[in-house]
Amino acid sequence: MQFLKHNKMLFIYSVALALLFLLLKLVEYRLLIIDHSIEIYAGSIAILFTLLGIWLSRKLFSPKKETLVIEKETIVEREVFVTGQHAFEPNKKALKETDLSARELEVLQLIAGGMSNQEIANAMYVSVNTVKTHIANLFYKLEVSRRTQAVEKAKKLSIIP
Amino acid sequence: MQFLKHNKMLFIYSVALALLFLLLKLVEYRLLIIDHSIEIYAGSIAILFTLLGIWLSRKLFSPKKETLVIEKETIVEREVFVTGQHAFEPNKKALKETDLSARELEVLQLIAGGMSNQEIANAMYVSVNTVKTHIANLFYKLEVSRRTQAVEKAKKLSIIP
DNA sequence: GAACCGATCATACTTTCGGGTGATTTTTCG
DNA sequence: CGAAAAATCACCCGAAAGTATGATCGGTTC
Repeated sequence: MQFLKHNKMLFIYSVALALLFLLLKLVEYRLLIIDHSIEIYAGSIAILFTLLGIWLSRKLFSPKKETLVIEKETIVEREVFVTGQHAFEPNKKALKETDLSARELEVLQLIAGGMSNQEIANAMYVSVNTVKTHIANLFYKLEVSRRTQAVEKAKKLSIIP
Repeated sequence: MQFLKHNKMLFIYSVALALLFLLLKLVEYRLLIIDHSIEIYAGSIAILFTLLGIWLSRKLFSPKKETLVIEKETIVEREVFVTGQHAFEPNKKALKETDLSARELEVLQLIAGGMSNQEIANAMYVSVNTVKTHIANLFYKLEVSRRTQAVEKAKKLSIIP
């Protein structure tokens, strides 16, 4: 009985199928009297089961509406209105917790500015390799693996504007 | 002939159906020799057309699977001295000016969520190549060349939260 | 019914990122 | 001072991102 409990849907489908076959049986005997009506019979079955297939498919696969979870911070207020005008002050507590170094923070800000590694290197007068190292460390500290994620997280933590 | 041109898919389905019937005809003659095998015949048709129905259904209805984006709140401490939190409303004017399509906007949002092209492709049930195309178009429309820049610009234009 | 657009996918190629490892030089601080 | 932390750079490799081009298909529009 445990089976039925956990497979209610399957059970229903099976019963429905069985009923359909029964119905077909009846139709069959009725049609067998008339000779050469097998085509009609086959056609009926075909249409019926095509519809069944469609129904089944929709019933079974339609809830495939993948719920993709995206973490989104709702608190963040964008200072688009001129009235507020307060400058951004970083969340120092969060900043300290991330343990980012000054250089790493700098790189992070430039990443958020949409710059490439090469551009960041030029802007900071260091080599691309150095930039990469900073980025790798910064990723580790922010527990991310992509620059877009890093920017997202940093903004969420109010480390950057 | 015009009909065929504009209903190619329907035509293909019809032809496929016709072919199936033909095949069934062959099977029929083969099975009619053996008496009382009508049940097997009917069963075959049933299974075949159930599958056809499933296939049809998936072919016709599946592409419209929406990716439901759920907002998951994560509490972040922050000194907020702003009037109150207001829900994000996109700048429709800016959005219209950028001329982004629905799909492109979708991709843009997922990019902002820190997802990779592959992840976006999976979430949207399309190939990575398609995602790349969308991204390329979106970059052109936003006049950027990197995803971080795209996110930056989109946020600045209040196209995305 | 032609013309156009959006969505989809492909192939091929280049560039950029990111991971891993190791090394040297400053700076900082107990 | 001397150890620890930060900053600097290099090299390699594979994966991801981005560019360019072209094709099909379906729907809209005039």
